[in-house]
Amino acid sequence: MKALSKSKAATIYEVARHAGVSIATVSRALRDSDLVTESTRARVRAAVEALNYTPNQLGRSLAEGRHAANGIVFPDLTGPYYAEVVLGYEEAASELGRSVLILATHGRRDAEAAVLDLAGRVDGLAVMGNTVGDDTVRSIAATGVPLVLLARPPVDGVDTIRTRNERTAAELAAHLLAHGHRRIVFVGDPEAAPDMAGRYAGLAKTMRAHGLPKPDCRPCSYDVEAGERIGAQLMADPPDAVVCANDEVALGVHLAAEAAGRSVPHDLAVTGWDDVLAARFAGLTTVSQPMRELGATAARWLDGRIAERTAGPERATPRRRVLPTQLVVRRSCGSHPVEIPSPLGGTA
Amino acid sequence: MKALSKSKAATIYEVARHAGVSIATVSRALRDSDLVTESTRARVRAAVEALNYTPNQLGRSLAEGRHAANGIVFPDLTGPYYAEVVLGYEEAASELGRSVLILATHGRRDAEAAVLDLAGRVDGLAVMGNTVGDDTVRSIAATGVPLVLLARPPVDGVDTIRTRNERTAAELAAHLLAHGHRRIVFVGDPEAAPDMAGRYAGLAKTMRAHGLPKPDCRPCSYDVEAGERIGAQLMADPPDAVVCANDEVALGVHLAAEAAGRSVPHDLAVTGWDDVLAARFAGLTTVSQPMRELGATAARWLDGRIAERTAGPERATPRRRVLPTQLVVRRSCGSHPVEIPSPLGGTA
DNA sequence: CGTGGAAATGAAAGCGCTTTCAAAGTCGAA
DNA sequence: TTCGACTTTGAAAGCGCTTTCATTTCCACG
Repeated sequence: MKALSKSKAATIYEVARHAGVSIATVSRALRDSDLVTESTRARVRAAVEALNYTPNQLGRSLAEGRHAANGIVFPDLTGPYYAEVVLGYEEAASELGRSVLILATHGRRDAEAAVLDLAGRVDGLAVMGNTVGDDTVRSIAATGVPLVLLARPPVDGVDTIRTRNERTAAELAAHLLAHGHRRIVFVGDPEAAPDMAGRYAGLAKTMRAHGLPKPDCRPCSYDVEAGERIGAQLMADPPDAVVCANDEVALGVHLAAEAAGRSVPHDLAVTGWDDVLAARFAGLTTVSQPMRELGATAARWLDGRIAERTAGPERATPRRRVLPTQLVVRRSCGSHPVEIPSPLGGTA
Repeated sequence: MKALSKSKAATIYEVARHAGVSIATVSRALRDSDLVTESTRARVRAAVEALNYTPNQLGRSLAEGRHAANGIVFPDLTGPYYAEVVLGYEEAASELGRSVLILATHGRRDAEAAVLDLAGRVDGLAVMGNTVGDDTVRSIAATGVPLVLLARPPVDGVDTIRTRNERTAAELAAHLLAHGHRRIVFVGDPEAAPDMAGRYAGLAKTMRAHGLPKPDCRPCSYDVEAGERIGAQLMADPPDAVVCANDEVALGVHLAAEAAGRSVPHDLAVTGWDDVLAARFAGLTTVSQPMRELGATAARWLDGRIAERTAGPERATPRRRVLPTQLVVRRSCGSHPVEIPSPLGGTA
């Protein structure tokens, strides 16, 4: 191996010199342009090999006027929800020849600034949940960077993809009422996120339709520990059913109930949302969401928007989509004709 | 490459013109240099606001000679294992002022090329598990891009972080033997990954120490379905214990056992690895790993290497670290003095 | 008023690459 | 042997930004 002047990476100039050609030729040889002779290409390849050259993508991107990268912003990655979305996004973006930059805002005080910075590094950006405010979203949209909002309240002129919450929550509520449950408590914060608001709304609506009062509401963060805490409080005067904003919380409530000597579903019903793996093993009735598809759809929409943008300046009308969700009935909501063996299994 | 001044993002030139200053001044004003008057800075800020300017990070990075971004390569993101590592990595990198590029190689035939490309987009790269071969690793290392390998066999001269496998597997094996289990089967592929090899080795070693034959080994992919399949086969002639390469597989075997009318742990013991949330609810004995810390450590090491590299060309000796893991005993490995209530709970 | 020196600003040179445009080869036909 | 018509290659102009270095401006002081 040749003596490298420094531990610095080789540039196209060194490859050119080594191969005895110009940088233009190197560039063409590496990009499979048919404008170079086979023999030249071979010489360039040899030089690349010898110098262990890897093109600096910054230079390339700057020259091409595109980052060849997309970004995705999410609050967290604990629990399968966001991870699956990110995975779907990465998979689709990657197929479209784009790298993926991630940004978790969880607990960051400078989230808005970080997102703005990210916007300057990508050709398109997906923003999930309650990570940044509408102002930031609008200001990014104004810079011309294509944007897709996921599971987040829509903003004027910006594409949005969400999952169905209200209708499936209503379905869930109807199921619980059919089990004879009347005193139902919602654990989660309708104010915190539009998804949560929709879930609560669906529940409340169905109860009202049955002449029942608006269900109690216990705001709570979305992990097992928070569920256990709220659950313990509820056990002082257990309701018929506890509808939780997500599975982690529901599993926490489940634990708290058992700890208090109450049996699920005999003494009270508990339901979640997301259908995490653990829900299956805890026999938890929940709602499954097409998370992977959510991410993949975002990546594809962005790709389309980016193409449109380079084609012309006309601003198309914003797209909206609501992906279907599905109720997954297991033991935790009450006894069913065919009981599912403990502690495993479930029905899809 | 048509220059439509319309939907194109604003550049530093337009801001400069709008503010009536040079681009150098704009740059300084935005970077909080103390070389600009307050009044000038205000004028620049106003122009930025008016034009909704966001600096193009490509230009900036190219000029600064750094990407201000790190990459991480992993096979997949299903299950909490990789997700947690990525999260820890992102968190630490983000604190150090670096963005994070992700690349999932799962199922990609052009993984090596994609990783090489990624290497040209970052200042440092973490590579997890069996994503790319040693050749690719060496060739990236040769370009001078700092590299850290995670849960992967070491390569000459490259930093590596792993989690303890063999010793904890031996501990687990001893525990199973203490329960009286003698016929033990390992579900997983020691050939597939060094982590798996370590787990099998620890198990085999302990069994040998007790005068028992080398355990049977059932190669298998690492999801619930694969576990169910292998589990169903095993139920024809159930062993005393099934040691699984990870929790998903163990949960699958668990399901298969129940489906075949066998009870865990009464008829057979089952153990996993990773301590996923579902393991807690299935009462699965498993091993917990510091995944978050694995990722965070990688990010910090890379930051250090990047700093060293810009400081001087001297090549430091590669670092190695093995992070501790912990046996988590629950019901699934056999009856314990204090039985844990079903179907929840566990001991940490 | 004039001056030296500090403070603020501008001009311009890159950073590593792609791509246009022009120049230099190459080859077959006249 | 000479001439076009191609085919290959090279020179150079950016892409958007940072930063050095030179220049201008502004004051305090003589």
